[in-house]
Amino acid sequence: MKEKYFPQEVEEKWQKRWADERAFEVTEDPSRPKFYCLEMLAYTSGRAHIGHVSNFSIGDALAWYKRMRGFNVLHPFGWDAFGQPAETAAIKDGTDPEKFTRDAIDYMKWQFQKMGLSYDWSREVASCDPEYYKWNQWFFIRMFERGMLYRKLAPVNWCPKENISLSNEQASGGVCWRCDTPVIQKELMQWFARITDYAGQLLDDLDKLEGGWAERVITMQRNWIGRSYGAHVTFQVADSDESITVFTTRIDTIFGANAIILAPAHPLIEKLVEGKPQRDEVLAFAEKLKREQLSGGVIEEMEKEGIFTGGWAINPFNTERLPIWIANFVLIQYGTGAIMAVPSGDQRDFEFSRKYNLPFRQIKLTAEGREIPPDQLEAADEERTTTVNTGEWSGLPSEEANRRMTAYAEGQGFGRSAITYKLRDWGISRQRYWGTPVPMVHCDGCGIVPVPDAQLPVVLPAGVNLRVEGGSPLDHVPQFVNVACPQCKGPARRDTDTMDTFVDSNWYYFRYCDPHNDTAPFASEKVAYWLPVDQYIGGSEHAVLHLIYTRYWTKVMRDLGLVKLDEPVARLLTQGMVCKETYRCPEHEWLYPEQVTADKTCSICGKSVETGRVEKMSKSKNNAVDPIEMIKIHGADALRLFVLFAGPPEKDKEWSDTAFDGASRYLQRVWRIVFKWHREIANMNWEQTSRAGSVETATARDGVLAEHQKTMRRRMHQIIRAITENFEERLRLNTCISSLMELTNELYTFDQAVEKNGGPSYPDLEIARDAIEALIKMLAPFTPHIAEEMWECTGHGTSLSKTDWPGFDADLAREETIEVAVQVNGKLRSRVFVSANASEADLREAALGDEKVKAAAAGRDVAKVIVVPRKLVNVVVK
RNA sequence: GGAGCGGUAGCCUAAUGGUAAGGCAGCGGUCUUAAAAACCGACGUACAUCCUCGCAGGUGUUUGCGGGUUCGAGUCCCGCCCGCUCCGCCA
Repeated sequence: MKEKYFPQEVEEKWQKRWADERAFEVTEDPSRPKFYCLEMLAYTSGRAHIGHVSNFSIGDALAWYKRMRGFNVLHPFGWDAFGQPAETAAIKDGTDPEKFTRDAIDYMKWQFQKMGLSYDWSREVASCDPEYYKWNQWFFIRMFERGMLYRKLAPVNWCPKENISLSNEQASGGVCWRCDTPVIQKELMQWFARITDYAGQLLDDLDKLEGGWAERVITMQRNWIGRSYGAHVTFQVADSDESITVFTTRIDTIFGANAIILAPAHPLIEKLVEGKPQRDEVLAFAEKLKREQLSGGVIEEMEKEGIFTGGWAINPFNTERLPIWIANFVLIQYGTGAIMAVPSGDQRDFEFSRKYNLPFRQIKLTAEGREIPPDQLEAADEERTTTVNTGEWSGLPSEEANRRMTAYAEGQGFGRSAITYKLRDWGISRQRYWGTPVPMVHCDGCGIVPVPDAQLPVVLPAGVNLRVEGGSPLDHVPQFVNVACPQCKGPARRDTDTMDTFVDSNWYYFRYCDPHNDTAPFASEKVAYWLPVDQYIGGSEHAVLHLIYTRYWTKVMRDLGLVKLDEPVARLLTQGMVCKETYRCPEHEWLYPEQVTADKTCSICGKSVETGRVEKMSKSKNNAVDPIEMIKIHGADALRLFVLFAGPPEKDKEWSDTAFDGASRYLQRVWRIVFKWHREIANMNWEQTSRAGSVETATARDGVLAEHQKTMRRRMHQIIRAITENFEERLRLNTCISSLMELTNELYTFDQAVEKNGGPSYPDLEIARDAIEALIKMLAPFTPHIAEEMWECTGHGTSLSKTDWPGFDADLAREETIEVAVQVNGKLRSRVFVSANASEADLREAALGDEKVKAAAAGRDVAKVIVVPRKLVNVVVK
């Protein structure tokens, strides 16, 4: 063992050995409990960033721990390899996307391997491999056969920069989720997955995830799926056979309706205005609103606009005539594309009615039970209170009125209760090159025909020119497009769309269970062994995208008979981001730290620099930290230790150079104390001495241990217990590391005592051995390289990965004498030392006899004494 | 507008209703020709107050602010203030 720790050479040694020994490869083993530890697959952007380090360090710590606890741990890794960067590079510099991606995988894999992660690399999967995406196509065809997929001409979100379509979810906020370009709308024929058929299940099954998933993520998904209970109500159009059905969650407010409002794209508009004098004006206005909606301006700031169609509808509850309007704030995609306007009960209707002077009527009381005259209303009151002026349903609580009025509408045949969801069907086709080809053929005679299974995969052609205008690059590849129809053998065209990359990430962790299967996506029995994922770890940005799609896909696979699961992920951890301070110069934008002078001015122009903002690391803001550069400085172990120690896994962390140095110094400190003892420990006779955690050690039987020996042993058991409980319960890895530091400090204190006594006695040796063993073992999940090296240097022949987690003994962890706080009237006045098994009466006596307590009580009567065993005594005086 | 998370000493982070813990930085010492590293030690803050001015020491208050429940509150309840994240013309 060297006197000083050199991380680079030790890390290289163990990374090579783990690889040579295939130390982390696993197979199904029904005799052992399994644990599936999964981190989200890496997107092949080209470079690892510190977020990867954080993500993988959490997962690796857990995988190590579970392995040492005897679990058969599946810890695989793979690549989300289809995507935009490859295609962007191709369009910009003519790089081959395939080569770009393979290079990115090679480079990133090298980076990740430098981190010494305990992956089973034999199960590595890349979504751009035909052997993988073949099964995307297979799933696609199975779903098509069962009517789970369909095509429709739909206004799709279109990113004008990347020339790709985006799902509604990906276009949230009106900008492309990856490049932030404002999204425009465009009509295209698209493939859709009927995820809405599963909306109810996706929502209801969230209940099963309570406890294992963060409440925040569950809430986000609930809101995203957005179920609302309401009713469809049909209004007859006056002097016509036509009718308009609206969706409302507030049928109890129908007596307050002052208009029916249609979405600009509503199909009935043309018939309504036919033959009326305002026909042309209305149609032109509707067109304008429709265009504005499609172009997707900033909706929140949009002024409400509408026009009267000249048509009237009959309120079925009171036969009142309501004008039919068209307005820009009603969306064709949601509900029925038509609403009833209730200005006193809905703020949007309120603003609209004020603008166009539509009449108001009060239909419910305020929360305080008052009735405000409509002309005095300053805003809509959306509370559910008590109805008023609503015919025979007046004076009822809103909820009850809702139920009764829905029942009445059903009875009369003009309404029925209805559930709508905010969730919409998932557009899964893209007009792009670098993705899984849609395995469909368009034949003039036979229609849309799936490619026969035997012909899968439909391989993405190589050498395609991506700098084409409009449509998909594949449209311009005749040898790909022109194909014989599988049914009639006549000339036909392949579908040239590719699949959304979220299809790839839906089921990759099922594939890990059986990655080389070439007859099925996976063997069901292997999946039955490994799934569900016991712990999934990834960024919170996927809380509603990937994590809804993959839950959906699991249910689809279940309904296809492939798996027996409802939910694929038992526990989910959404990790925080790693942030760092940014420096912004008014002239030169984002500066690197070395461009900022000591007095916080720009070294280029001398202007004052805005500092102090801690933001998510990003290349564009020049505040990113390159993991490889950090590994060169202090090694992978120190880097991993830093990101885990910086805060709880789910919280954002701030990068700090000094704390990174601190992590390295801590490891050096551990190394020094182990170095000091390693020869003695290695020379001990391992056959005759027992191991840490065993009650029956020689020292345990020895009742005459010195104080420093007892303390060391006790602290060791306490700390093992604390760390073990932390792993089992909450995964607060930062506090585990804190505990390891305490154990290290305790070893130094112990060592000093030993020095003072003139060197180690036999019990000293055994106690030091146990404590050092426990420390090394418990370091393994956090800093595996240095732990393995120290383990070897202390005389062990086998890898730590084959070694058990240290046990603890509750009896040995117990303090012999404990400090008990003594309060007088709740204020801390004194502390007394008593035996750990002192009775309540003993504690009471000790407290009342304490001089400081007597002084504080100052002769007043003792009214009550509260004794909390082992903790404190509170003397209540009057 | 809706939902969620958070505010603990210079900084970061712990604390089943029961002694506010640990780390970092900074400070003093040992070692050294010196520095670094290492090791050892003390260490939250401000105000008020006692004591002989100060120093040191003692005491009280102090977990964003204000109330409440309790023998006892960082923790539970109510009301504010501040920060962050996600969502939203969703009828």
